[in-house]
Formats: sequence, structure tokens, C-alpha cells
Amino acid sequence: MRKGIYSRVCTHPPVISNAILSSTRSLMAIFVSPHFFTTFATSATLTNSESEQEEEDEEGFNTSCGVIQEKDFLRKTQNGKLHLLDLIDNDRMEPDAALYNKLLNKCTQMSKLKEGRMVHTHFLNSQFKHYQVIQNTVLNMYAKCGSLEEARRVFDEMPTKDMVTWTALITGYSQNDRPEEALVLFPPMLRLDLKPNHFTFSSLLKASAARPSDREGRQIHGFCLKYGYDLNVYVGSALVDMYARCGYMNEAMFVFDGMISKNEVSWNALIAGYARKDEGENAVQLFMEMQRKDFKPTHFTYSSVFTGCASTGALEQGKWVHGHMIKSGLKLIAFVGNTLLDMYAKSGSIEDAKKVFDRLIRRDVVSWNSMLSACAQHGLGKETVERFEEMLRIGVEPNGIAFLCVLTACSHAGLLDKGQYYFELMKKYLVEPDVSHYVTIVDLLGRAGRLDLAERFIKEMPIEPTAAVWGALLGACRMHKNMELGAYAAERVFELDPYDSGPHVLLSNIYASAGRWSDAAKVRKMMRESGVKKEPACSWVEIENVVHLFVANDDAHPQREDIRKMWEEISARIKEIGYVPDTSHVLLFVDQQERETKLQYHSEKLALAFALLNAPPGSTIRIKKNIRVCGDCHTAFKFVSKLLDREIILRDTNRFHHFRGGFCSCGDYW
DNA sequence: AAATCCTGTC
Repeated sequence: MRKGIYSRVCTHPPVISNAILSSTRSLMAIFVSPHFFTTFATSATLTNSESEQEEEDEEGFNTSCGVIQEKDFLRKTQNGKLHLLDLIDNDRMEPDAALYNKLLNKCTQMSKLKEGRMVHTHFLNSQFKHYQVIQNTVLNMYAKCGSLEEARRVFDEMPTKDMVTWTALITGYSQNDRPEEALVLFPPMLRLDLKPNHFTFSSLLKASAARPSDREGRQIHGFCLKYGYDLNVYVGSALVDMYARCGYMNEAMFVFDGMISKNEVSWNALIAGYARKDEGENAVQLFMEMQRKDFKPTHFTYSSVFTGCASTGALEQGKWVHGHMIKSGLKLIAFVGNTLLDMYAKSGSIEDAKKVFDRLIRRDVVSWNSMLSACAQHGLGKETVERFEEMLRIGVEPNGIAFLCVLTACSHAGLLDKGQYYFELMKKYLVEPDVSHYVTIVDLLGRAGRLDLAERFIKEMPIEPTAAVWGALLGACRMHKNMELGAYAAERVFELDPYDSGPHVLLSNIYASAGRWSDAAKVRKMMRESGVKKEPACSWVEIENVVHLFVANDDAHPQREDIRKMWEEISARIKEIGYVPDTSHVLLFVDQQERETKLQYHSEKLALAFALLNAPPGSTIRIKKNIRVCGDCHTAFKFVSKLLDREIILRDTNRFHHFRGGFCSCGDYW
């Protein structure tokens, strides 16, 4: 869908970021219930998830419940201390069946497991203990409060189970990230001749969406059709989501288009699907379309659209969506705030990302991680470390991702000792390193030139090294021109992941820079024979709300002649101030002259020439690339930033490069 | 008198 990005005009106005950020509304109201349920809820500190629920229904009981009247509750509880169950016992009031249901549902809604257990116990001692409906409600309460084991026990002990019983348990597993256990319940339920309905199917689809394969999902889809629930809006949305998560956007779109009634959730599922696939432009288009059709974007929508904008790095678009959210009056709750922060960071505006972070009233671990990641990506190694230290100081528990961010920052900034220190610190915080942490340490040691230590580290690591681990060593070998160890590392990568083009390219680069062209050729032959393909490189640049996309040697662009002339001129002028084309990255058996020509039209150079022609004079140029920037382009960009006194920000797959005055923020590590 | 779908950091 990259083609969709190509020179598409975005039909929205640009918005100035400072204006947006200064008016960013702050966060959610703290959830305070004026009713007796504050007492009922005990003195529990409210967790994030509860207090950030927007527009929480705080009603308590406003209707009379059988023999106990509302006024009885209010009178007894306004003096503060009396517990609900004490109230029932002490006053010897008998709740009726409906009251048990209401109490249980209130516990479910407020996620109060302990109180739920007490109501359950009380219910078991009542005359209604055989009521199936209430047993189902009990089951549901345990499942929703996350205690699947208790839910299961209720289920197992129920003498008769109806379809709701089964569905409630399926939903419980499905909502608590246990998709396999949800799915295995379906066949026995069918064998008992219980007819699934739209409740059952939406939960089953959610469970199958969490599975890596689309196999179960497609089967459930078949059952939906058979039982005639495919047109239900919940089932439809779940189907859209299931296909979208499995990566089948065409099928997701097909189901979506076939839905007779849609709601916001249906749109959100589709938009989230495109955002996950890095098709930000499609996400934004759908965001606009849903509003044309009178659907109101929710937090889910904004969250996904920001993620989409982050993927394309479309800063102006992202700002526009941000402005839209402010106007709509939705609050900046943590979930959305974190995606917003991430969007600004990934679009190249670390300043705006910091502003969002500063304006968040409550920061959860993901907010911190997003900020750490932003700093690390922008080459602010020292600041990443400082922020990480601050995070520890104020008592935010770092998780694996937090450590990964700080380790990456240390690696890129060449902070060898600090990196090793933080790796050790993981033990203290009881964070188990996964393979990505090991990769980063290999990278850290390797970049610092300690190839010997890196190799030993791999040999001694407690888990089996993956292709990525050896790949990190290979990258370091290329950087430090160690052919022998590089070839060894490459062999290991080929064994473990024969289809990745990266190591082949790296290895041939190592050979090429040593002038061993026949070895380089062998690697290329290997690539051809094993069917390994290098991902086509492309770069894009956003100018006045239009995203322009370039591929290497692009000769289809309307301005191709001007672009070519521009780069030739620039190229000549930077050569005068010291630029020497580095042709070792070009793996072609051609003479020097021709290799230089090939290099000239790498997509990022085309994008830069185009931006110099079309962007407002003196403005910062922001270019994105879908693979890592090549060494020659990196050098050329440094010279251009000096020659024209122009700031250039290049985003590649790993990080940002801020070019200014002849230097790059990455310090030539990348 | 019960049960359902969509969001974040690597």
C-alpha cells in the first residue's frame, strides 16, 4: 500500500503544534463515587484502569431492590464505616435474587474481587443458591475480575449449564488472554447441543484473533454464517478485527463492507488494522471517512490513528489529528497520550514528544518507556540514561522494554560501562532478559570494538542465540572490518534464518570493502539461489501535506529532470568541501564511474533533492526511509547540512539522524 | 434476573 502514499494530497489543513500543545486538555477526573459504594468498595486505592475510565457510571443503586430499599442503604452508609454485608446480616434483611445480581454486577463493573467473593458466599447461604441465572452472574464476576480459576470452579460445580454459562466462561478466557482455553470449549458446547449465539461468537472470534494463525478464525467465521450471526454488529466487528489482526486487510475490508449495521467499534477495528500494518495513510483516510458518515471517533480511534501517523512519520497529519481530538473534547487519557507522544517522536519532533510527556498528569510505565524510546531513537543517549535514572528514583518499576530502551541508548552512545551496569541491574529488578536484551549487549560490545567480548558473551549466554544475536555481531564486524569473525557470524545467521536478506547484504559489504569481489559475488549468488530478496528501498518526504515517495533510480517522477540536476549540482559542490563518494556499498561489477552514478540516485538522495527544490527555504527537511540509510548517503547528508546550513532529519528503520552543520546526532553509529 | 466487538512503549 506504499503506492497509496505516493503524492497523495491530504485534504486537511496544517495545524501549528504549539497552539495545540498549549491547549491540550489535561486528563481525566479522578473517580470518586458519592454513594455508599465508596464504602462498599473498601478503602482500596483506585488503580489507573479504574480512575481513567471516562464518564464512569457512578450510580450505585438508585432503584429499590426487593425487600431492601434504597433509603436503607443510604441511611446506613452515610456515616461511613458500615459494610454492605454487615448491613445485610446485622439488620437481618433478606436480599432478593435481583439484589444479588445487582451486587455481583457492581463488583464486576468495579473489578472488586474480594467483595464479589463475599457476595458469592452470602448467596450460597441463601435460599436462591440454586438459581442458575445468579450462578452465571457469579461465574461472570470471577471471570471479569480475572480469577479464571474460581470461575472455572463455579462452572465445574454447576449441575446444569446453559449456553450463557458456557459463553461466560469462553468470554472470560478470551478477555484474559487465554485464547486456547476459550477455543477448546467450543466443540464440547456444540456436542451438548447448546446453540451458540452472537455473544458466543464475538468472544470466540476475539480468542481466535489472538492466535497467530487464521485457521480457527476462519472456521468460526463459517459457524457464524451457519448459525446466521454474521450480520450482527458485534460479530461483524469481531470478524473485521480477527482478519485485520491476522494481516488479511482485504478480507477485513470485505466483511466490513458487507456489514449492514456498523458502529464505532467496527470502524476502530478496521483503522487499527491498517495502523498495525504501517498503512498510516489508509488509517487517516478511514478516520475522515467515518466522520463523514457521522460516526464519532473514540479514544480507540485516535490511538490507532496516531499509531498510523507514527508509522508513516507524517508530522503535519498527526498534528492535524491531534487538533481534531482537542476540538472533539476527548480527554488525553494515558493510552492516547502515549500514542500521541510516540507519534511526535517517530515523526521527528522530539520537542513535541517531550511537551506531551510533560503535560501528562499521570505517567504509567508505558509513558516512560515511550519517552525513553523517543530519546534513544533521536540519539539522545545521555538524556535517555538520565530519564531512566529519574524513573527509578521516583519509583516507577522498569519492565523489560524500559531496560531495552536504556541499553539501546547506551549502545548507540558508546556508553559501554553504563550499558553493562544496567544489564546487571535487571537482576535486581527481577526482570528476566529476553533475547532482545542479549542482542543489544552484543551490539553494545561490538560497536565499542570489543568483538572478542561480544563473541564470548554469545557463547556464554544462557539461552540459545538467535539469528538476531549473530546478526548484531555481524554488524559489528562490518563496522570494524573484521572479515574472519564476520564470515563466521554470517554462517550462523544463514543457518538460523536463511530467508533474511540483511546478513547476506552485510556479508557482501564486508567482502566488498575488503575488495574481495569474488566472495561478494558468491554471497549474491547464494541470495539469488535461495530466493532471498532485498526489500526494495524507498524514502518519502512530506511537504505541505503531500507525502512524496521515491524509490532508487526513480525515473517516473514528474520532476525527475529537476531532481537529477539538483543532485548533480549539490554533489559537485559537496565534493569541493571534502565529500568522497563511498562506493563500497554498491555491489555491482561496474567501473567506478558507473558505481558513483548508481549511488547518486539512492532514494534518500532523490527525496533530499526534491525537498530542496520544493520545501520552504530554510525549513527543516524530514525524510523517512524504509531500511537503514547507507553509509554514502549518510556522509553526503552531513556535507549537505554544512553546505546549505540546513537541518535535515532522516528517519530510518532504527533511529533518527539529525544532520546539522556537518554532523549527525548519531555520532556515526547506526 | 445473566453473557459480546476496537487502543500504547520493544
